[in-house]
Amino acid sequence: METKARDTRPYHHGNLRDALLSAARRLLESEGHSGLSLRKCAVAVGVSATAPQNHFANKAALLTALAAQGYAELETYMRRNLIEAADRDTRRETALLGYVAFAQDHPALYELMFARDRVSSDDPDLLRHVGKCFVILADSSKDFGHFAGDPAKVDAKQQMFLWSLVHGYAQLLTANRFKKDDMLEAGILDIIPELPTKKGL
Amino acid sequence: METKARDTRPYHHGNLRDALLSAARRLLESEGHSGLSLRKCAVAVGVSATAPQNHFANKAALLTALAAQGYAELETYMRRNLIEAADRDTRRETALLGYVAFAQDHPALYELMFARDRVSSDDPDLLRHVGKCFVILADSSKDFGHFAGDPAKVDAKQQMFLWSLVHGYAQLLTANRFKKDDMLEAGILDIIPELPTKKGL
DNA sequence: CGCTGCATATTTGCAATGTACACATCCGTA
DNA sequence: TACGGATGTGTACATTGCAAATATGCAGCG
Repeated sequence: METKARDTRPYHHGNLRDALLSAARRLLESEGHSGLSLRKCAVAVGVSATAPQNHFANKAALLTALAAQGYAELETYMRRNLIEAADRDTRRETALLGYVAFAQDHPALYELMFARDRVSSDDPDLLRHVGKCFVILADSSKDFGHFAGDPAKVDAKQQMFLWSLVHGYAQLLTANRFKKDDMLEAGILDIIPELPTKKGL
Repeated sequence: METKARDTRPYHHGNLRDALLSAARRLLESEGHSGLSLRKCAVAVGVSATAPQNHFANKAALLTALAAQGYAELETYMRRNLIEAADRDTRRETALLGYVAFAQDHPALYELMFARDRVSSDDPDLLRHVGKCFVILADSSKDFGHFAGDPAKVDAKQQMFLWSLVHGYAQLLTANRFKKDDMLEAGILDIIPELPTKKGL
């Protein structure tokens, strides 16, 4: 029942990098961040303890790859149920619900994706995946909320507003910081106040 | 220049628990989370490697105490410049600015305060300090934003809205996820849209 | 076909770390 | 003064990340 090895368990695994990532992902979700070690991944895959070194320079590199994979999956969640032709309000709601669903389904991975100390946040591959998620949020935030100040900077403010709100909600939710009963019922869409669309309040 | 030991460096430190917390805090801020170990704390304070065990059951207990201290400090930041008699809008702005300033001044500690895997989030002392911060946010969020649905649940929604927004902003800011130039100029107050105060939009 | 080079794995080794355990020291108190 | 609990020390051990030397097998080339 080897993943996709030849047939007699050859000396060379064949696709060790991906296998290690999968094992790491399973360990992260089952035992949490503290239960994830390179050696456990190696054992899970059936290779020696130091074999991962050939595919990841260090543990941070593996975690970074894991985080990048997380952003890719986050994008999938946001695009799930998404109908491109729908009006922007509907697309935004779809994306936000997907965003929160991802954080709830994969809390440990979501935390890793924003952990400054564990991932090298300037990794090109990571940034590419982050960018693809941001594109969706940028579309979702267009024309969402009226902001004072320089009109040229409204887009940035709308993006920051929406991303901050949904990220904060997702993390406080998964970190179990919403204690009151009323809070446990309120979804991301419920905590967005009514916003004026035109300048006049 | 011993902190407040007797005078001849006695066998018993005198206030080892607090000294360890201080050392841990310094290590966290100077070397980040990965550079913080119980043994380094012990060495920094000048006791044996296993002395901390008498004051903290395990590393998680020390980190939890550190996080609780963080929330206490966050409260201080939010109350800084606060004038109780001022109108609520002013108090809210003061609290939000303090909140973000804390996250910027102590990014590693702030991250720890929301790390599910490293702190035991049901610790009574921790929850007490979290609660004191929440009181300020609850006051700040009162009458802030109009929400559809059950009027009895508006308070909870306002609290969740404000906390999610400021927490998300603080973490995305310190995680360096705001890349565009326009974003680096926008403070927490700038990304809050204009909100209608009365039901009619 | 045989040789060689390179990517990939293994083995060995080491220092740092968290933690368990036995023992030492000090202080308050009966 | 004797004792017991709180607080420190020393030792020991398993786990972990990582470095370095070595082994293996495949692919290309003579």
